[in-house]
Amino acid sequence: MSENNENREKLLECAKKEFLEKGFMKASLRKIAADAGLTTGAVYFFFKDKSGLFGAVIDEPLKQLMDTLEHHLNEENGEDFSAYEPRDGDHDKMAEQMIEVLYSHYDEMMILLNKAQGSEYEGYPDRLIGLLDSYYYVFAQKYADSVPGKRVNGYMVHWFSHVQINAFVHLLTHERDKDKALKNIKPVLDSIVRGWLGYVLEDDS
Amino acid sequence: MSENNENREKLLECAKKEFLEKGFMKASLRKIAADAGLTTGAVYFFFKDKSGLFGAVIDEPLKQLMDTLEHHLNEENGEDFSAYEPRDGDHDKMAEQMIEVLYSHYDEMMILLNKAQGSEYEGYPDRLIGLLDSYYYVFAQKYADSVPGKRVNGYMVHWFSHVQINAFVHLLTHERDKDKALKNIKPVLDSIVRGWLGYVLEDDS
Amino acid sequence: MSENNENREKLLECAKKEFLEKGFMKASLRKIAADAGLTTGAVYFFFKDKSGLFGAVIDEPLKQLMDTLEHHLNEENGEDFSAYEPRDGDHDKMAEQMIEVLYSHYDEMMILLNKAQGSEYEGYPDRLIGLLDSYYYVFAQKYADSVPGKRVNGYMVHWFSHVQINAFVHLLTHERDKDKALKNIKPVLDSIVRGWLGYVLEDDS
Amino acid sequence: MSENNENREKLLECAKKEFLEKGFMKASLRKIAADAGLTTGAVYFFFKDKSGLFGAVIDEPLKQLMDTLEHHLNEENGEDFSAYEPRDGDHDKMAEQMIEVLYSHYDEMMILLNKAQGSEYEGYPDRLIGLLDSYYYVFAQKYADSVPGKRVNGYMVHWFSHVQINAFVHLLTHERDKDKALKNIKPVLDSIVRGWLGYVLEDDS
DNA sequence: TATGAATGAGATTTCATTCAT
DNA sequence: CATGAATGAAATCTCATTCAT
Repeated sequence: MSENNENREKLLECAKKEFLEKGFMKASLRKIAADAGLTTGAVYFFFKDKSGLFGAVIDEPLKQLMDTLEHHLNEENGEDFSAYEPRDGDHDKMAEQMIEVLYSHYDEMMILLNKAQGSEYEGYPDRLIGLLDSYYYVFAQKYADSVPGKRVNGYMVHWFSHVQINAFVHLLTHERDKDKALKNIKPVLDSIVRGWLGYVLEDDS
Repeated sequence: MSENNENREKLLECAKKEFLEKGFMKASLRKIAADAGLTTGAVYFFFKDKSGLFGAVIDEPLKQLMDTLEHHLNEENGEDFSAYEPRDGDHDKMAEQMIEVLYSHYDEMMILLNKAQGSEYEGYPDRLIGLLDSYYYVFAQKYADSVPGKRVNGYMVHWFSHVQINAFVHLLTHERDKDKALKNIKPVLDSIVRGWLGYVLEDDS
Repeated sequence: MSENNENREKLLECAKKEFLEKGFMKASLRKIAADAGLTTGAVYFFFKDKSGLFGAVIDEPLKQLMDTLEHHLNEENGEDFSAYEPRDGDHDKMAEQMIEVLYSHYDEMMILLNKAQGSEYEGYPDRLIGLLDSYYYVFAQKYADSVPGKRVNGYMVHWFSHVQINAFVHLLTHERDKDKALKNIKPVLDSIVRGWLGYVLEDDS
Repeated sequence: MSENNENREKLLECAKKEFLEKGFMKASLRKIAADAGLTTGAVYFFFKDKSGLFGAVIDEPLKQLMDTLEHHLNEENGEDFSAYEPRDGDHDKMAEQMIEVLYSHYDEMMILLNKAQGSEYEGYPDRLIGLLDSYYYVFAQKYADSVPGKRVNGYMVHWFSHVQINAFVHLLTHERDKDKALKNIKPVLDSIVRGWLGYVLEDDS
């Protein structure tokens, strides 16, 4: 039971390639099975269906991604905002961790974030954005409380969550090299942080 | 004679709904034709094939979008950069025009930008980004020339192009109301402009 | 009524090209009409249907072919066989006439003889062969009567009819030039005549 | 396990009937599958596509035909021409072998030679003719060398190749009984051999 | 564990043909 | 005389899925 069957791995491997290449919808189970030297029936022994196979491919990496994200969010949440003074480089550690998890499962992350159309994971970045949203909204509220005459601009909170997630998706899509990725992401995150401070509040009219 | 349009329009209308709902790939010609009270054959009288139908749905709006974008880009390009002093609200007119064209063909734009997977228009936002890219890179070069010890950070140029296009796609996706859209987009663009100035250059090492 | 409409001719001309190129079955009425600058409906004004159009294309040439063939057959039939002494060149006049009619409507003849599959004229060469058959069988009978201990070999009569028709079909297919065709056909016919004399009878056992 | 063949055979059998009756082009996969008590999908399990099915029907017989033909040609090629003295009956063994292979797969041969229009085997007889052509041309050259003042008439070589192949196609088409076929083919081949000697050369002017 | 066979529903596309205007 | 519109039937093919063995 706990013995990961060799063929299961083979299937997973070939599925990864196929999903990456064609996307969930256009991926062919037949081809995946054939590439693995098996038949479609075998796929249905190991996985419930096409969706199940897709899920299995991205499962582990997905969990790691969520863990990293949530861990980061919880930590940030614990910060004493009144003491917060934004500086470039603030998010270095978070960036490193994200890139670590993203690039150590590059293919799977590409699949999850860019090739899931038609699957139940379609629009997964939006779910991540939603997650950030809820955290950042609370954060923004505290911020607003400390600045008289201002209130939270909900759309901007959402937008910054969007941009932040997108920063990583964009990076993943455009820079395959992990080290270069790390170098590229820094100014991006810095610019987001600065923008956040300046534009997440609006006049309380 | 001139009323032959009736069924063609019906087809176009039903296609719009179907593409919007299911995306290009999963959209069914059968269903489109049936919804219009016609047979699939009729589709092939009016349009070359599925792609042709898709193209016909988005053709006009697409042209308007490109015109607006290019017009805006050319104008910006003519600016004397040395005299440029960024201020919030700088892009108000451009924003208004973009939102005008985007929201006066809301469904079509959603289809073009979010539902084209599998069609020849797949990844259209990326093409727009590429367009901005080339303009902004030149712009950034001029900027770099005026600031000693700095050079253009290519990745950031691309990133800001990406964010700018995304600002509108995001807006379209999350805010159906045109007036609210206009209100929402402004701080977004402002934040982008500020970010641009601050982060598009890097140390010339 | 007797005014051959211009468009009818255009249709006929384009149909000829299309049939020649694709054969009856794969020929597209739409393309024919479009090539003629008309619509499919027009085809149905001038002709009953696809078959009717095909028939109209080959009608005249077909009649000429049949006339020539029958005329030749009747003449040959009238010969006093007892006085017959085969010599090379015997069929020169007939060959000339056949090639005349075949090559003065080259395209139509190609269509009739090689591109009619799927139409009511499919296997037209076989009908011509049948025609020759019936004439030659009578001829062979008379011949057999003049040679004691011999009788007609029906299969060989049929075979020689087949070869004779085939000689022209083959020629048409392999030699576009009329003069060269005439030169080529002569030894072919000579060899057939010789073969006829020698092999059309079998021992009367 | 080895009995999977059952339905495959049924499919092949029904395909044979359909191809024979309608020809490749007009044959319906739907009908073939239905006749076999299966769905069209089943066809695509066993065969790549319509062409693949057609190929499978004629594959074996085709190979046998080619083997026989090539074997015969190679043997003939080895003959010492200077010692050659044509006699009726010379080709008896070859005729027997050809008829054997032709009639032991009668339907398949009919399909290959008469019903392949639209498939990749369209015009197969012409390919056989081409094969003979190349052999006989060499043969004719040697012959010409031994007769002063004569040269090869290329058209006649081609014509006799054509007639020879046609002799068998014609036979197949007109005589279903194998024994009668054998009887019929002999004088045909004899007449061809005689014709060959007499007409394959022309005056060297 | 995995195969091989088969289903069934669906997809897009093509075409001759019809007919009101 | 000809069009433009539309039909309807058929065509080939693809695929995820199932299931007995």
